[in-house]
Amino acid sequence: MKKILHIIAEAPLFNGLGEDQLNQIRQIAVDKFYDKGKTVFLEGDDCNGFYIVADGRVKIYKVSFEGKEHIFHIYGPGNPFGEVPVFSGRKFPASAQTLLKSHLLFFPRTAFVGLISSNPSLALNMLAVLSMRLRQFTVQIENLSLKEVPGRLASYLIYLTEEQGRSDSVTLNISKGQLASLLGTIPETLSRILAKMNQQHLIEARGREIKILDFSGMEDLAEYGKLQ
Amino acid sequence: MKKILHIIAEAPLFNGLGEDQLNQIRQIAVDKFYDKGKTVFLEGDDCNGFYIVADGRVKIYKVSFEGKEHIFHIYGPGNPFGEVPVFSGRKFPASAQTLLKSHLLFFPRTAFVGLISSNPSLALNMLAVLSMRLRQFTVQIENLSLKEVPGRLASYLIYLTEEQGRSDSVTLNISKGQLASLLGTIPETLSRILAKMNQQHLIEARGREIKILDFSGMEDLAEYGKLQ
DNA sequence: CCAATGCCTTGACTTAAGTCAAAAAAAAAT
DNA sequence: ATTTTTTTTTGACTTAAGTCAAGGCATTGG
Repeated sequence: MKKILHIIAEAPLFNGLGEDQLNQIRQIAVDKFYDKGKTVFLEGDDCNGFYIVADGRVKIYKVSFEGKEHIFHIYGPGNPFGEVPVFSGRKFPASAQTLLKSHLLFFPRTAFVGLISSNPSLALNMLAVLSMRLRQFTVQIENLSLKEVPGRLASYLIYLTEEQGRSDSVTLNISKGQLASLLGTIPETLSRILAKMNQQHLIEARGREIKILDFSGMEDLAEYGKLQ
Repeated sequence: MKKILHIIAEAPLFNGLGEDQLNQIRQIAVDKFYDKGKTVFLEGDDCNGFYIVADGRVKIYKVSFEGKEHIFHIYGPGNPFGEVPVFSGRKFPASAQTLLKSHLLFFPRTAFVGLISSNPSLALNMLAVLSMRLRQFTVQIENLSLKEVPGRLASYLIYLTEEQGRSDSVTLNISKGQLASLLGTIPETLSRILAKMNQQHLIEARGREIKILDFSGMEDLAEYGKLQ
């Protein structure tokens, strides 16, 4: 377990803040530990604060009436989640569950709002974080409404290469079933599309290891393409 | 043309601020006038500030590679737009165009950021606005990924009854083609679904006037239903 | 080593929604 | 009022992706 202060200092949300401010933030942070598969909060729960992942992994998801689950996001170390209702003053719009044994930092709402009020640079950081998140949402909406599943998958794989800093291969850090949900589809469809991409020598998938054979082909697909 | 100060005071973004603060905000607001169908900014443009609609209507949209347009939002008087890159410090993620002759207030970025830094309550308001917007995006993503077109249409019509404060009828304030785009579909599909809803006596559509005959039926549809 | 469980893939089929084309209706312009 | 243009609707067809069901593969535990 890393030192709390260290985790806080590393989080993008608190980037560029001075030592005093970081210490103040540390004062109000509460450690929470969860086993794998535990619920952090459920859609509709009252929001008393937000979280930052110190260690582990958390999924944000919604379940439709028929029981179909859609994963909105998967957050890892350094990422905040559940911040939205802190400021809009309502209930959580989605549920959160750990995918791994996780260590979370909890920031109680009133204390954090107080901190922001007396701390313009923290407020600006928070605004930047929310704005960035809005930008991601824009991309997600664009993908869902403008692209078909192969395009969304290609986008995601390209995004993963960037995130993992590798040029021609990626390792999925979630199951394919979860990936399907994240892309707004079902495991069967994802499986078929991966098989097709293999056939056309765009990728070479072996379990969770995916080698990208034709990067520019994948970029085309991500931008406007269909799989023949 | 309404007085600028009045428009500012009415905007949710500046809700609850004192007179001094409102005056400060007024100082930095710049009037801009646009005819119908004019571009306010394009996706990828550098962001020097954000806008509030004083009068008229603006659509936020993206165009896919094949030229398919998807409308993300339509904003009317009092709504801010283009605030995201002000804080994330990048370019506009989508384009904006007027749907009507419009009067916009422009808030230059640096001046506004300065105002926020010295104004905790303005910062909190801005955080609330962005949070609310994130919540709307969550709903939109949920709709796109979990619901079919009839469900999305039902949701939208219910939302409109609330917005227009009428219990059993709504007036579309955009063309059906634009509505289709807003729902992530095409005019033909929308037309067919409206026809089906008519057949089943859920609604009675006459041009842009839509009477809701079976409100609870529509709610069912919005939540989990399919149209037979 | 083999059973058992969970995850992934494949096949056959259905269905929602998109495409293309044309007609009808409504709105705008002359 | 009557063209002209735009928007909306309808029809026939295609296609992407979902459902259901079964089988394969791999990992874990007895």
